[in-house]
Amino acid sequence: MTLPHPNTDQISLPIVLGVLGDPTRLAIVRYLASKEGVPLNCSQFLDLASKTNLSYHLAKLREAGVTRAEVVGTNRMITLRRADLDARFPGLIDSVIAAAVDDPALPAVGGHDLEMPA
Amino acid sequence: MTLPHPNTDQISLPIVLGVLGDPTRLAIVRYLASKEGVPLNCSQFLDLASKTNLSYHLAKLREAGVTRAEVVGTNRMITLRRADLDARFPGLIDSVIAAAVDDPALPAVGGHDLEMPA
DNA sequence: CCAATTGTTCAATAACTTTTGAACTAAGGA
DNA sequence: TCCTTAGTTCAAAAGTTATTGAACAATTGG
Repeated sequence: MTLPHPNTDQISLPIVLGVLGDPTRLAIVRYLASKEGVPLNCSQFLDLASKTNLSYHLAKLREAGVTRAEVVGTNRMITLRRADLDARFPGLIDSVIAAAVDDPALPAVGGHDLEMPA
Repeated sequence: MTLPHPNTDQISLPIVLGVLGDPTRLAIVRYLASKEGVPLNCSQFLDLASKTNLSYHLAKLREAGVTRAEVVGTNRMITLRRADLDARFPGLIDSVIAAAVDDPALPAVGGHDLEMPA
C-alpha cells in the first residue's frame, strides 16, 4: 500500500509555492526540517490542527512533492523531500526553511518544551 | 499620491509564498527580474490578463512587498523589491526567479517564448 | 475476537480568491 | 475644453481552498 507522489521532475514551482504559502503547512515543513532523518507520524502535528484537517494539509504537501509519506503499519511516516526539492529548484527549500525558522508568527509544533515520554 | 507598501521588516513569508504561488504573478515577477532597473508600467503585462485583473494581481504583489509601484503621471512604474526581499529572506527571491526562468509552463510576457516559424 | 490506535474519506459549509464588466478618476495633449 | 491614455474601484459571479464531524478502514495488542 503506497500513496501517490510526483516524481522530482513533475514538481511544479507555482504549486510548491502555493502549498508553502500557508502558516500551518510552513510550520509542518519547518518541524520536519528540524527533525531531518527522523521519520515522524501525523500525530506529531495535532497541535497545529484537527486530525481531519491535518490529513488534508499533509495530503497537499505530499501531492505537491514537498513531503514523502511511507505507510508503516497504521502509521504514515512523513519526511521532507529536501534533496529532491533542492535538485528541482536549487536553493529554494533551504531559503524557505531558513526564513521559516526565523518567523515568530508561525505556529509551533510541540510548544517550546521538549516532549518527554512518561 | 503614493500607494501603500509594507516596510521590509513587515514582509511576511507565508504571504509572499502564497502570492508567488500563482502562474500569472510568477510570470510578472520573472519579467520584472529580466528587466531589472527598467521601470515598467502595468500595460506591459496586458497579454497575461485583462486590465482589471492585472490591477488585482499587481496590487497583491505590491501589498505583499514583492513589488514597488511609483505613480508617475497617469502611469504606475513597477519594480521588483529584490534587495528588500533578499534582506528579509536571504536567497529566496533569487532561487524563485532562477526556477521561474526555467519553467516552461509559466505564461510569457511579450511573446518571449513564442518564436514563430518563418 | 475485541478494542484501541492511526489515519482516511465523504459531504457539507465557510471562507477566501479570481475574474468580469461597467463606471470611475486623474493626467496630458490637441 | 474635450478626448485619450492609464489605471482603479465596485459589485457580482465563478471558482477554489480550508475546516468540520461522522463514518470508515487497517493494523496491532490484549
